[in-house]
Amino acid sequence: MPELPEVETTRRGVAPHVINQTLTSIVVRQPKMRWPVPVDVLQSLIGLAVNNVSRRGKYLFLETERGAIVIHLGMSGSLRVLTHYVEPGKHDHIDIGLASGACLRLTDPRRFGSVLWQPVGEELSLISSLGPEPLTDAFNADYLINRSQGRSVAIKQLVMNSHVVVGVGNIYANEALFMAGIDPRKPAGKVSKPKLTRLVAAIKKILSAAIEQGGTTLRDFVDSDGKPGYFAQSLSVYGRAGEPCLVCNKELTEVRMGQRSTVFCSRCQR
DNA sequence: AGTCGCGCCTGGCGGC
DNA sequence: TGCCGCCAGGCGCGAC
Repeated sequence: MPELPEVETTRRGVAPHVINQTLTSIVVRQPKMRWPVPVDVLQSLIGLAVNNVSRRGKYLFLETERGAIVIHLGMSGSLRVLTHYVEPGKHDHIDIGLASGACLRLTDPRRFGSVLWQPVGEELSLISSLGPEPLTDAFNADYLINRSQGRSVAIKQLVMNSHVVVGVGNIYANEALFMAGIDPRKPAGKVSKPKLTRLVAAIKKILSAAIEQGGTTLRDFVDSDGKPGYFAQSLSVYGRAGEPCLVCNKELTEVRMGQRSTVFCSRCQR
C-alpha cells in the first residue's frame, strides 16, 4: 500500500518521462474507481503538454496549462512508464499516451485509488483541506502541540488524520509512535509536549529514511512488470504482534483502532 | 466542531 | 483440490 514515501518515489521515477511530453492518447478501461474517472475531461486534454509532476500528501499532479490530472494510488495503485507496448492486464485501468511513444499506465487492483481533474486556479476542496507536509518546517513541535490541545481522539488517529498532517499512514504511524515511546491509544491532548516533540522528529526521520530507501528499492518505474518492493525497510512493530519488542523483549501488543491494526510495546510506549 | 463508523474493492489466506 | 468467508486498509462522508 503506497504511503507517502512510495508516492514520492513514484513521482521521482515517473517525472523525467512525463515532463514536457505532449499527451497523445488517453484510454480509460475502467472508469469506476474511488470516484468516477472524468473520462471526457481527460480526453479533451489530448494535445496539451505535461509541464510538471508534483505531489501534495499522497496525491500526484500531472500539471497542464489547463489544470492538473490528480491521481491517488489508494491502497493498491501503481503508476509506471512503458516504453513499448505491453498487453494491458485485468487491473490496468488507464493508459496515458505520450508523444515520446511511452505510456504512463495506472494499475490498481482494489480501485481505492482515484483520478480527478483540477482546473487551473481552482483547488479541489479535498486538496485545500489537507494539513502540512510532514517533511517541511510547517510541521513542527509547536504545530502538533497546538493541534493536540484539548483533543480526546487517540494520538495515533490524530496523526493519521490528513487534515492534521498528510502522508502518515497506518504503518508509519505505528512505527513513529514506537520510536517516540508513546502509547498509540493515549488521547492526543494528554500526550506531553516533550513526547509530541519526539513524535514530530520520529515521523520526519521515518518518512525521510523510507524515501531514501524507496530510491533504491523502488527504482525501476520503467518497463518493469514486477511489483514494486514496498516496505523493504525493517519495521520495528508493524506486522510483529506477538513477537518480542526489539528494545525490551516484551511481547508486542495488537489492538484495533478505527478498524486498523495497531501494534505497540506496552512497556516502551506509555 | 469533534468524533465515530461506514463503505468502496479484490487478492490472499485459513479452514473445511 | 476447490470453494467459501474473512480480512486489510486510505480516506471522504454522513450521522450524532
